[in-house]
Amino acid sequence: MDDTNSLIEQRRAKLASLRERGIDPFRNKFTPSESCLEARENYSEGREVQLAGRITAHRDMGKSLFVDIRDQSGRMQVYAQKNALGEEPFEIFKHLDLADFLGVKGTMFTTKTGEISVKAESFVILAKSLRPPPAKWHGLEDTEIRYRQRYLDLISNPEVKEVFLKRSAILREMRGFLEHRGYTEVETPMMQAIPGGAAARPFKTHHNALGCDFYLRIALELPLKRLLVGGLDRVFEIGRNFRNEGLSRRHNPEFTMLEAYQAYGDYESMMELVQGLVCHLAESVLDTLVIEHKDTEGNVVRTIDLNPPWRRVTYKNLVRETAGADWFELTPAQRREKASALGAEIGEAYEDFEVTQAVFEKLIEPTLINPTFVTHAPKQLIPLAKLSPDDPDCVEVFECCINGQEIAPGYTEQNDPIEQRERLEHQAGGEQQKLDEDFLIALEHGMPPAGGIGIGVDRLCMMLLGQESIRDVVLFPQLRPKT
RNA sequence: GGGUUGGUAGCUCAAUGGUAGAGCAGCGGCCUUUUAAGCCGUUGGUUGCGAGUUCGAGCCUCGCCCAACCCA
Repeated sequence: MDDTNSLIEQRRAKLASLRERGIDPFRNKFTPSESCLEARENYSEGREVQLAGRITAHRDMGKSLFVDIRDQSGRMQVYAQKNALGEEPFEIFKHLDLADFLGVKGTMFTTKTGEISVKAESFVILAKSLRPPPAKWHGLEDTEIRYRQRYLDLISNPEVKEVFLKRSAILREMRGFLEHRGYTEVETPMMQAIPGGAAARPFKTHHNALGCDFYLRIALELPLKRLLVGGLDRVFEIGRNFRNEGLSRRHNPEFTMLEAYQAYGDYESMMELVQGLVCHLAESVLDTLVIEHKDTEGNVVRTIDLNPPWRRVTYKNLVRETAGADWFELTPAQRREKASALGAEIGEAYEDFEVTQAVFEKLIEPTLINPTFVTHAPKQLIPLAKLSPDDPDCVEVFECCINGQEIAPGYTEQNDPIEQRERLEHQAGGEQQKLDEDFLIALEHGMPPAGGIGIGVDRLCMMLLGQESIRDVVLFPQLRPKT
């Protein structure tokens, strides 16, 4: 990237030439009277405007020329005439490059072909671009450049910009929805002495002044529950989690979670919350409850119908649908054999519940395209939830699956400190995982019964925005640093 | 970690083991309502990096780097 080529040399020469004429093409300030879109919407012949934007096209007619400038709102055509600007300014205008930032003052008019345009009376070069832009109309295809230099992607591919503007809208509506329901947004530490709330490998860092190691958080859960103890009855946090694991189409080492906790709620109230939230997001941002995913040719490959009410089915019943009504009556050895026969890969060391979970993850979850609340998971899977009164093997939880992925787990949260300690100690097992004693002490002070949810915001955005890779909903996805 | 595919001009892509090309962009010229403007001319390459085979390698072989996809 520190390379050079003739195109860059030419632009540097133009910069030098401007400086020789006493022009500084990097201005401190220029105040547009309005955006390009506002100018277009408030068009009247002869109205004077002052606009700014990046030059995205250049059509030279000899003694006059057109350029397109673009700001975030849209595009505006600028018309420059030699006898309107004067000989030397016109010569300078003529040598502007694609991607330069231009400020222009002029009057609005409509061309013969009916396009609203600005006839330039004067102009200012706001920022000279010293490198050529990637493409005029092809767009930028190279995934490596798109991800490493996202700004070029955003300039070249309007649909990419649209995705990220919608992601921003999703986050905004998410906050609005929760605040409207009485939830308070909080911020809790990303650096934790003991990373808890999930089973994942953490990133480690070191604090010099304190002389100790910290871990980047792998979940938001435990600090938020402390706030329930502290009397904040409805809290949520939207923040980054960090997991030191593999990268894939669905995994980025840092990813965004929403977690929300409601005192006096349970897993059922949280199902209502998830359903209401996701429907609100789809309606307010996309204006529809039916999401279509398309391939690169534009063919619809998948349709997700978010219309409520969403299906609710217990984990066991769902497993029986795929693995046989007698699945839970088989012996563990029979289950292992049948799971392999069905096509799930079963590790040597898998415990019995993991065999069933492998069937769920490999054979069932990918088929759950329309929203499905899978309730009552086996208790071994989830140590932070309350046991179900109906089935002591299960916990009062749901996993909301949409688009073949887990999007949102929700629990009736465990608030019995004795029970919680046993479950965590059992989970820690031989791994010598440290218990978060302060969390357990907090529970001993008393936590109200509560429901909680977590939503993987990136995966939610993938589902809502029709993107097949997490890298296409994260502005700066993690790549190996280029040497 | 394993497999597959790919990396050629600023961008998008070509090129039987035999002189590295096109379109666009760029540069120069003509053109005062164009819009993928048009017309004429023209510059631009360490073919990801490094070895090897060969009279000759973008192409074949080996190693490495980066990316995408699939698998673990």
